[in-house]
Amino acid sequence: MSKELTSRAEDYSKWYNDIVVKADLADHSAVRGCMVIKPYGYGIWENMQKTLDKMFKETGHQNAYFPLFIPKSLFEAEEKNAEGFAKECAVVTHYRLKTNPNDKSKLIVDPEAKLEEELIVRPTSEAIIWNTYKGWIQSYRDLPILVNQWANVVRWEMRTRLFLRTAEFLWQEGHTAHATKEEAISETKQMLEVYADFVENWMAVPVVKGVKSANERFAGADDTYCIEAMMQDGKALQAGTSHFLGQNFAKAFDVKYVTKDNKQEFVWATSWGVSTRLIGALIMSHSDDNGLVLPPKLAPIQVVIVPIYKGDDGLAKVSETANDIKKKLQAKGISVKYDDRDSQRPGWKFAEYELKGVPVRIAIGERDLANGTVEIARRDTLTKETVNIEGIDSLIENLLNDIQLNLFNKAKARNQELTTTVNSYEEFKKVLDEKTGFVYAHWDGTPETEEKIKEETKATIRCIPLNNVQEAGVCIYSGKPSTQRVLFARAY
RNA sequence: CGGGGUGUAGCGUAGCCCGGUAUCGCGCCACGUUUGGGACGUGGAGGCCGUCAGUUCGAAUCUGGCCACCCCGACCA
Repeated sequence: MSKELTSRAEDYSKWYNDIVVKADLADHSAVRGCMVIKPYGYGIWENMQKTLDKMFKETGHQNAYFPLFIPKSLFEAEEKNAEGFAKECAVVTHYRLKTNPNDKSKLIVDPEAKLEEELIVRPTSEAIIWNTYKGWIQSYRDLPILVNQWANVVRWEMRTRLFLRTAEFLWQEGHTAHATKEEAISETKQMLEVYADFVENWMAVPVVKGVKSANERFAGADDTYCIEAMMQDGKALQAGTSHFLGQNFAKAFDVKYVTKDNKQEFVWATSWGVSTRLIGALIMSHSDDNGLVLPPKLAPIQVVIVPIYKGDDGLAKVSETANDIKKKLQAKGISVKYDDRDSQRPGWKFAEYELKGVPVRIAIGERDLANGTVEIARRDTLTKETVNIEGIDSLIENLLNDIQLNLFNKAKARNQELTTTVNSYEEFKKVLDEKTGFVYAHWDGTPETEEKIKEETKATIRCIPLNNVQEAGVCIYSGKPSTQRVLFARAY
């Protein structure tokens, strides 16, 4: 069969790639490093967007849209931010093509059409947004500004992987402006909680919430909060970040407001984002050697109904019951597909929807019609049972909740299994090589030590967990005193 | 960008060493029989062999450049 997947044991990376392509989520495009997100994959993204957008609005945010292009002079205003992103920027230098005089069938860049100032294709939008905010903010009465945008950004990555790292990706970026430091920090933390809530309760992926070390901090931020997820192979994946930007952008773009007692103050900022990378996290958290496994809350199709019949009359009879069940489920807000195509046989459909990760499959045959039953199969456990049609809507509703919970619990158990506390550098290296996963270890807090450990082991500090236990210890690398353990892992 | 690998029909491949216009399976189209875990039969369509150049009477095959993808590094959400 051409649709057979590479197994995880055989080649984990290939398995991941196979799933993306064979489950019809996305494909490589004609453009280096850029992917085509296909309808089924985009359906997952739409569900993510819908949920996150609602959460953002419930926490007081509004959507807006800013330009794709950022004039170079604006881009370079915040020095650290500019420096951090400079080496992966796409740059627009001309605004016109013309026919090649030597070959009429070809176009060349018109040298006459050089831009006065280069335009940077946004790798992130702080610069253009803070330049805009300058005009929006005069008084404390204009604050806070709580804005989000859904957009695409471009980061010219050396090496790309479908969903996990593409040169162009879709994301949302929230950019807020506040009168006080406390309020901005509280916003930063609030959005981290929103992300954690979404990733754990919708994606069914457990996360560790924490703060990045200085080395791993967003360019231009005073603090970067993050959620770190663990993939099946024990590697970490940064699933979302929320930055406290201090007054860095306000100072770079001269954004001040007048306080109640008529003083000029710089504005405090945050930014936060998650991207289509989350789809990669979803795949690598739950899927198996049979294909994708989707959490019911984000599955484009939650239930598929497959008819089993002989002849047109048989199909008509089965369809009546199938459509009836479909209506009942839809009334409960469940998304249902009734696949009555005659061009594929039932066995083919079973395999296909398994590969695509549809959480629940209902099979109805003429045998069932006689008994008043259907066969229900769940994707997460690959188990089947025959149940009465009576009350099927509630049963499926509960089953979807069960699957959602089961996926989370399985991932949670794996996380715990693959989380180790170590006390020596030897042990640290051994765990990383032999067991993989998250490793908690004492660290002296210096960037130098972090850098050395990274060089020698490829493991980075994923975060300093929030509400971390404070305990005296010694750094596994330098032997210097340490007050807490931090989370290390090899990461995507 | 450095190291390694791969590129032949929609997909997976044989052929390449030893140059003579491409093999097989799946998929696709038509018709018929089928339909409770990826059906079967018969007939059919589809490939300037990644791309550009060179060697040659002749290149999938030999030589070189380029491009894309995969793996390992550096970078990163």
